[in-house]
Amino acid sequence: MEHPKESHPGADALASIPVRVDMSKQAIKVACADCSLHDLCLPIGLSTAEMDRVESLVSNRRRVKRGGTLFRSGEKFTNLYAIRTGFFKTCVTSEDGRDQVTGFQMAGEMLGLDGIVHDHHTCDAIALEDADVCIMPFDHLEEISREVKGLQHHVHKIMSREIVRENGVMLMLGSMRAEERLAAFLLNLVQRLHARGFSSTELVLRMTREEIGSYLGMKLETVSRTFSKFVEDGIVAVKQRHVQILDAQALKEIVNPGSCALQAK
Amino acid sequence: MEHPKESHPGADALASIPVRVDMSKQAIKVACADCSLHDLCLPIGLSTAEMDRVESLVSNRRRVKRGGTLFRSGEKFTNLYAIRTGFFKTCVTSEDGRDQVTGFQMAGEMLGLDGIVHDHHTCDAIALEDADVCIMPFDHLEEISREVKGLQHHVHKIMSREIVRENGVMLMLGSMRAEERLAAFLLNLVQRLHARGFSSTELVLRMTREEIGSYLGMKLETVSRTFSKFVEDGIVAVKQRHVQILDAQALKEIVNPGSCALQAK
DNA sequence: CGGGACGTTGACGGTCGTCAAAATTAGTGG
DNA sequence: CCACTAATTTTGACGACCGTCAACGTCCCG
Repeated sequence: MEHPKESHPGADALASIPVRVDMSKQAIKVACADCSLHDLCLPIGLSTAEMDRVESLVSNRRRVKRGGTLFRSGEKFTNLYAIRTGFFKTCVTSEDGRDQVTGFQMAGEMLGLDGIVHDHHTCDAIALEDADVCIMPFDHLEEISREVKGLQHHVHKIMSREIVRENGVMLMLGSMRAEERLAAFLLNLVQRLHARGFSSTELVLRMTREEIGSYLGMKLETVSRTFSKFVEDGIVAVKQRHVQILDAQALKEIVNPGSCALQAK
Repeated sequence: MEHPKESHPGADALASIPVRVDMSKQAIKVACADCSLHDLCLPIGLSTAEMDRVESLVSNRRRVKRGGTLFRSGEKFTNLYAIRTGFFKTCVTSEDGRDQVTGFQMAGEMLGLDGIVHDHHTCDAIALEDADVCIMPFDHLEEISREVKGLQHHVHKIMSREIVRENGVMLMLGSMRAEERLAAFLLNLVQRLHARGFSSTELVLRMTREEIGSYLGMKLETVSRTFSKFVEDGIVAVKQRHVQILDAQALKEIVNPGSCALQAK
């Protein structure tokens, strides 16, 4: 009730999603100022001069096909990436081969922050659908951050947001049961999609049951069973990866038992 | 084998842990240059001029008694804190009152990064033993980061390190069983303590079984039982909160079954 | 010395993982 | 465009792991 507005629904990112396309080559010069994800992505209130500096940062883009990797654990870190279009997952792998999906990222969100500490990436970023990202050389980003105060703070916020998001995931993994996790997952996804202009009641899952399960710390069979239970209860309709939320309030009640009595009717 | 040296054993932090003590008042002027945690905490290779700028950052300190809070969720964010001495836990609380310990922090580590995104803290930081922290006003830190390149990068690394640490915790919560989690927890703790000059085979737990359980996503009874099992197996000796590791190799085998065959004899 | 917090241990049950088989869909090459 | 194979999803049966409830033991501090 007193805390910052959106609890921990992993909000958005920097991302400079340019829209002006130069057909001449693969590496495309683009303009952040015209980008449709401008609001999600850039600090507000920059002067034109500052804006020019920031644009010099996003010099080109890269396409990643579905199933392709943007970067892999162990690779040298040089760039951050802002997602223009498409959908990614990030996974870490333990020494003995255990795999864990650590997040799903969509347009306007940032990838690569893990690589800064050791100059090498510590996770894989894999496209779950054809994607297009803005490449931001990190040394260049640091340089411009030193000049443009607004950008510096923006970068700090993005990293802090990721830390807070992961805190939320830890809470989920550490203290919720299967139904609660899946309900929280669906609400979070649909909320982020809604912020990007999509429906707040329908969504298409870009990932498999197994990937959902890995993220939520449960097996794919349990994910499937939990979906079936939600369908039985009339909370959602599921056809393949297409999910329709029929009773969002019920989902919220599942996540936060007893805490949504007299609000948001 | 190919990845960065230390997998994800949550390494250390910025922290300017000054050592020269001025007895005249509670808010104490201190010198990072003389601090014993200097190496853990500051970027290396700063000029004397830069060092002076950085020192202006850590203008004073604060003591927190055992059980006291450094900050609470919902409070306004203004400072980062570097731990000089003492031991903290951070916890997040969900709307319906669920509680999750998100980390344990010791000397040389940083607290408060969660507050940057929304200008308000999103977790509680509670001292598990009497503690002493350096206060670093964040706006001041940003200002000096713009001047001192080495400090800027250092701050970015600290935030990235926290992201990578949390990735490791997610892997643990999402894919490990009780024994594996506790083994990983003990190895991580002892490794961080060792980096601070303590024994690599003995440690004193600063937290209760319940707090360990919250962090590891299990109940306090399970923590206790798992300790007992390790004792039966001769892997550790436990007397109260004093833990002695008798067979570190066995602990590693528990965490990473099958992956430590021919190394580190 | 006594009360309260913390820790240990036991018995039991529920949640979810495991194994297996079948159904449905997606992807590939002819 | 269709056939065929691989991948994904669903559902069932069973059991292990761990949570729950409860009682008892231990330590610390006033």
